[in-house]
Amino acid sequence: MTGTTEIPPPPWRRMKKSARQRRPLSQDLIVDTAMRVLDAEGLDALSMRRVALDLRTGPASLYAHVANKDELLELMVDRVVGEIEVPSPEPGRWKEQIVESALAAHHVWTRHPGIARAALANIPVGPNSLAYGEATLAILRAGGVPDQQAGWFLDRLSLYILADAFEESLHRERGRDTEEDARAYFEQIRAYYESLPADRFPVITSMVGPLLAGGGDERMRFGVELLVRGLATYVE
Amino acid sequence: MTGTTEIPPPPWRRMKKSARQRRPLSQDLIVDTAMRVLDAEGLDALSMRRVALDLRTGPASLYAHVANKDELLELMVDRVVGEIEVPSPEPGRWKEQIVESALAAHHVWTRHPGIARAALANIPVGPNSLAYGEATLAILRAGGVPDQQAGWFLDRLSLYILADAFEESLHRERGRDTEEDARAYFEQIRAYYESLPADRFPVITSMVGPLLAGGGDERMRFGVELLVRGLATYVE
DNA sequence: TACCTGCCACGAACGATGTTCCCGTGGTCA
DNA sequence: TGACCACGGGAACATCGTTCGTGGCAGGTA
Repeated sequence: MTGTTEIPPPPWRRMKKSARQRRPLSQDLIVDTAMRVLDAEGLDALSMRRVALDLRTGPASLYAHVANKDELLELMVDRVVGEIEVPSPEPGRWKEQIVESALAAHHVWTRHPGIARAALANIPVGPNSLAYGEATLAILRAGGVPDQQAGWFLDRLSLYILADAFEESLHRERGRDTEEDARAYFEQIRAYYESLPADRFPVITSMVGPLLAGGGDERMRFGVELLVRGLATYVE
Repeated sequence: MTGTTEIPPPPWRRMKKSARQRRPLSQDLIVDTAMRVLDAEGLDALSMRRVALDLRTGPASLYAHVANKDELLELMVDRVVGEIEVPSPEPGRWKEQIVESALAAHHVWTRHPGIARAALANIPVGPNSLAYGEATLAILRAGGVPDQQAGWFLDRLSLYILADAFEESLHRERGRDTEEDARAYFEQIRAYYESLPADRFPVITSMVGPLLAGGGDERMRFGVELLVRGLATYVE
């Protein structure tokens, strides 16, 4: 009203402690918070209680906005897929495009430790998933890949990307994520392989170097290369 | 002693009830029992209490024989790997051999619903895992695959097999394992894809058939074919 | 202005899990 | 016979996902 100014309530009028300094709950806020917990602590640390803690509420509050933990994970998965970008088709270099976009997608999944596990066995129906599928299939079609092979390839590529991202998160959980820890771990494996009886394991003992060479990224890329090269054999 | 015969104890001499009709605990017995629970009810139903129930004991008893649940799972994984057979090398048909043995391995993993998840991120060090690796590498080497590619291929193939087996167990958990349930589910997906706006999803809406064709086994095999054909491009 | 309704928030509680603690029992050995 | 050790297993702890029940608040209506 004219001439009046809004003034804060008197300091003795207590607010519910958890109402202080926080927004009302919503599905988006819950998913946002869950993504932060995931990124900071990994999927195993993600619990309804842990998310509620950051929101300064009780775990039961979340159930007014998400049906259950599985639904929360699905919403998180679609958030992640939304971060994946796929380029427009360049027919002459469809193979390179698939390799590049697969590696980029993998990078997005591994930015959120463990969430790839929640993405397995999901047939793409979320808006972001559909957009990703559409863009990838467009590249394949532009490259001359027969529809049947293109359709199955998309499925197999997604499976591979998610599996590798999930496996990387398992390594991280087991304390093998820093270069130093990974090296120490692999040194143990190398010593073990070299100590195997050569008569029982002649091939393994003679290729310890190749077996342990390279890091996760190189192996990831190699697998994508195999899939793409294999697919190319179906293109006339 | 001569002349005496073994007679059962008098019926009023009570036995501890859970001692009746059961063997003393051991790691092997615990793993055996856990495998039975896994096969009957799946990995999600497998708990220390559930195993103890079948052994007619308390959950705490298991910890005298296994360090924790993770160790139990590792022991189970090695049991499963022990069921996988890999043939001796036939150099002229190394590709067919790899495809066949991959499919056979996959079949073994899917016989034990969900255990593939526990096998992910494990570098092969168990006796059965090593035997499997040795046999597969022997085939690859006999086929002329360069060592570096052979070493990485083994890793990528195992990842793919486990991921698909794990995904199949997720489908089963979600009630999509019978042919009827799977068909109903896929009909929903088909209707959904066909209802998408064709201007936003021109490629998807024009290849619904290929996208949804075939079952899990065909897709699994297609993926192995891609990997093997891709690998063949590295062989001179 | 008072009352009613609906919805959100959230503490308490339930049922389940993995694991540890602690005690009892039986076997072995000196 | 007593001491020691190992196994078995109940009880309990800490944590989890989820439901139940209650309170508070906002909005609508008479």
